[in-house]
Amino acid sequence: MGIGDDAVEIRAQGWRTLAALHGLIETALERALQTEHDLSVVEYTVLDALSRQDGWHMRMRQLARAAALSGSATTRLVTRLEERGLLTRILCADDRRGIYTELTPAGSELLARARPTHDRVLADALAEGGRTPELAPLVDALHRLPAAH
Amino acid sequence: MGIGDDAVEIRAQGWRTLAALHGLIETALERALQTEHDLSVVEYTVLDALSRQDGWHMRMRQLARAAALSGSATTRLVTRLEERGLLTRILCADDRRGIYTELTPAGSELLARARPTHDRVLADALAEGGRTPELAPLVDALHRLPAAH
DNA sequence: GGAGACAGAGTGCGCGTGCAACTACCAGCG
DNA sequence: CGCTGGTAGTTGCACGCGCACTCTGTCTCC
Repeated sequence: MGIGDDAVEIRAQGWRTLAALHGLIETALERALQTEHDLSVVEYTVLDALSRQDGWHMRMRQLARAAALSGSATTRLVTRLEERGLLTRILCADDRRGIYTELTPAGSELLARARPTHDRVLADALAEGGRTPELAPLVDALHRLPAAH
Repeated sequence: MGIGDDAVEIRAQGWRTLAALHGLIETALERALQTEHDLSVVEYTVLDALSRQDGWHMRMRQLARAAALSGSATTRLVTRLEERGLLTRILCADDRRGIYTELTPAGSELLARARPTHDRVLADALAEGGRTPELAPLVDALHRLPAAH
């Protein structure tokens, strides 16, 4: 085995670790958010992304990338949330192809209620990951990540 | 904002980064494996996990955890792969509830053909992640992960 | 100013997934 | 022995997703 093969194996191992930790966290969040606030993880992610824009709008396309979703999925996701009164579509005046989305007060409120659940479950899931030998190094690295303000 | 709130925000940020990188890699792998070998990422993961057992069997339950899948999804995934002749179900003698799965020669062969694609695309996706400012630190950390042999 | 290329958003469709309910099976205990 | 609690795997069902396609609107170039 040459040095190149080692690099390949390290990448594969890293990817498996990443996927495992991702699955662990996502499953935990999914269950908690679903039962306590009737929200899926992507739905929470979208609401959170919108709130992070702080009063500003977001186009569908940006939302799609923020949630790692396809265009079609984003359309339907926004439709669902709109029907629940959590956000509104706003037609863009200068580019009439574009559609902005904005959080409604009800949306902000639900997000505020869900955030503690999200943060608590995330902390728990990371702690559990930290207790799993093959996941612990990655969890550690995650905590040391430079916080981009 | 206290120090506790900072920790919460760092965790949330880390999770978003993790999810973003995961999505980037998974999408790239999905497309490449699908078009070149008619395999989904989970299917590849299962074949890879089985090959990694090197001649030994794996129970459905273990497979489910290895692929971060539910029990029902694992059943159907194994069924699909079995119908394609890539693996076989083996009834367990000592515990008649259990079912072992094993790679067929055709399965090993397909895996061997798909592995170069997988490794190449993974390397590319990581490289692209490394070029994205908010993802770069995590990609870096991934490379420095202790290789558990 | 009209034609073509392109981007943003929506729709039809097939498919894989999780949850809940179910069956088959093992282990312990009265 | 039968009974109970718990585990392994399978099936019915509803739902969200990606892909391919369409539609509308914008930009560019001649």
